[in-house]
Amino acid sequence: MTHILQVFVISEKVLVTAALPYANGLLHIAHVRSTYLPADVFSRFLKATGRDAIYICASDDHGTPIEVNAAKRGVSPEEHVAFFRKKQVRDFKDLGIEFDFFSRSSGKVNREFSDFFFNTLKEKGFIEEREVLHRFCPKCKRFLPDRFVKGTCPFCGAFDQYGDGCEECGKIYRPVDLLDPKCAQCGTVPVEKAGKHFFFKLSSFSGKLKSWLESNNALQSEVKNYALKWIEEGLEDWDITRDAPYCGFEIPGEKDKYYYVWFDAPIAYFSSVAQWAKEKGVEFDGFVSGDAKIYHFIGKDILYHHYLFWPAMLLGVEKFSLPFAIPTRGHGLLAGKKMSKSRGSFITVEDFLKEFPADYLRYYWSATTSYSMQDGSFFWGDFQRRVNDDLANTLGNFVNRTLVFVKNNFDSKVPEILKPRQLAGAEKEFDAAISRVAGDVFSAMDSGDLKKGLEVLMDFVRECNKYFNDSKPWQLVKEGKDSSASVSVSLCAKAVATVAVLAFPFVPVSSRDIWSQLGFSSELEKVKWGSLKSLSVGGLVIKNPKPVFKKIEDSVIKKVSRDLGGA
RNA sequence: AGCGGGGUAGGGCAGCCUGGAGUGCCCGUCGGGCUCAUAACCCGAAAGCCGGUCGUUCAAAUCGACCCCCCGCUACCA
Repeated sequence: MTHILQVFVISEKVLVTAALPYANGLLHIAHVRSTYLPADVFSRFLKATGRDAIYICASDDHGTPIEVNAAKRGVSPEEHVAFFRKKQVRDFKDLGIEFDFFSRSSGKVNREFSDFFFNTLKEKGFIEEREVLHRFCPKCKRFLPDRFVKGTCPFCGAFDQYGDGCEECGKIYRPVDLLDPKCAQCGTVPVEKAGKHFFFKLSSFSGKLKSWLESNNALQSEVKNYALKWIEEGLEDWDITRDAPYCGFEIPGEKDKYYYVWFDAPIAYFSSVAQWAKEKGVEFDGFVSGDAKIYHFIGKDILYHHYLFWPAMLLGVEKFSLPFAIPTRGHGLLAGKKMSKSRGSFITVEDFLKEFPADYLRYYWSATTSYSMQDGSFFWGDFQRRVNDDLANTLGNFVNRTLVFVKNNFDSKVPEILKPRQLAGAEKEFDAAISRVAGDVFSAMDSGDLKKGLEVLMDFVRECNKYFNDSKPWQLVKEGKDSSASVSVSLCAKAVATVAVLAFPFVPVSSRDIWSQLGFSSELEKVKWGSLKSLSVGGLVIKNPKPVFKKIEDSVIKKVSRDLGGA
């Protein structure tokens, strides 16, 4: 059976989301690797294969760090969020990350959705009030969550540890357990103060979560095991309340009580869809309930929220579909080390794109990021190698040698292509390979293995180069066998068109370049993979061919790795 | 400490679930071919005790046990 046939009959609605970027800093290239790029590649793939897919995201505007950092900068949380959100939106655009809608978690619609979730869960008895003891700084007039209190580790006695865990012995504890506590901001000794908090009864969903995880085969098994382990150890109910001052939505009917940021953040996936649907004038329900296929792309750091908390909320509300898959990828490292500001190993998207085209980064991460929780490094040398060898020498050169050949020997006009039954030998084989490749790439990518899909595509391009070499059209032309040469060249041109279409999800800008150099005036993104078989290249007029990918010089790598880090 | 992931030619990886000659990919090295093309492309060769030990099996990179090393995670830090 050929998968490509299925492409015609797939008409399902698919919602693709990417983890909400926290509006508290600049995007760096590791963020791109685990979440935004794979989700973008996948949604482009879905659209190109006939699915009714949308790619939705939003800025995450809430939480303590935003409130605190805004105060540090002397601006309001709203201004702080707007500042970073704007930069992130620009970075996404420059990277070719094309959301159908990019909302904000602090928006009006998300507030309505959050209240709906809260009220529904409360009515159903899944949210209850409890008195809890927290440390309160009388000078700052605020409750001190985890990182806001410092003191001595109750286990090993290490000094100057944060409230959430000890960096010396690795033990985890609550802020109230910390000995000799002090406010991390002002050094004042905090007092213990009781307050009313709302708890989401996560523990009561253990059974349902377990069976959902176990029965859902689209979830990665490695991540599933991870989540199941947590259930086995016993889920704790989840404190979804934060006290003022807090940057978030105030809980209805309460004073100075806010939803914890992780309560309203995932809800923004759906509220954003609602906004998109309203703007487009289409139905909202189809993408979030019933048979909708929902994919949440995330980095491994937030898998608890997406494999446990969020599904439990959905199970409680009983209105929406549970995620179909939650593609979870590992983190991007810089030459084996965590990207972190303090260590100076932190490459922002902005800085990166000043030096290189977005497609270079898109290709590099796509080619090196497996569908797993495995971390992966960015190496400058490897990056250069991938760009120069894979993109320029293998892909770019195949395109270029084909187009230049048409220009020089066929008056820039692609010869008419023969029907498969008119072909024989190597030509017939190559034609079959061209017909086969879309299905092969499709199979890999449809299962979520984007890296494999790209590998299959690159293998095909190598096969193209081999065919070009073996069929020696330049020799045929010299011998006056123009018609034989035209058969080879027309097949290569068809291969180029096929590659442009299949590479589009990965390197959209470059693919468009190839497409237009080939002489197409149509829009590449409208071409469905299922229609590749009937794609006609004969008669196309080649525009002035020029290399699609420029190679990166050693000196540039040297300079950039020194300036941006990771040398 | 527990849990998760990893340890496969000089480097980077796939293969492992569903055992079948180390099967394979990219780069590097060495040799050859080609000259259409971005000094690109193609072919060939050298190079691995598949982290270690023990087991199961006719057969183990693949399954099981134990051990060693690396990385990560451990809920109110997105």
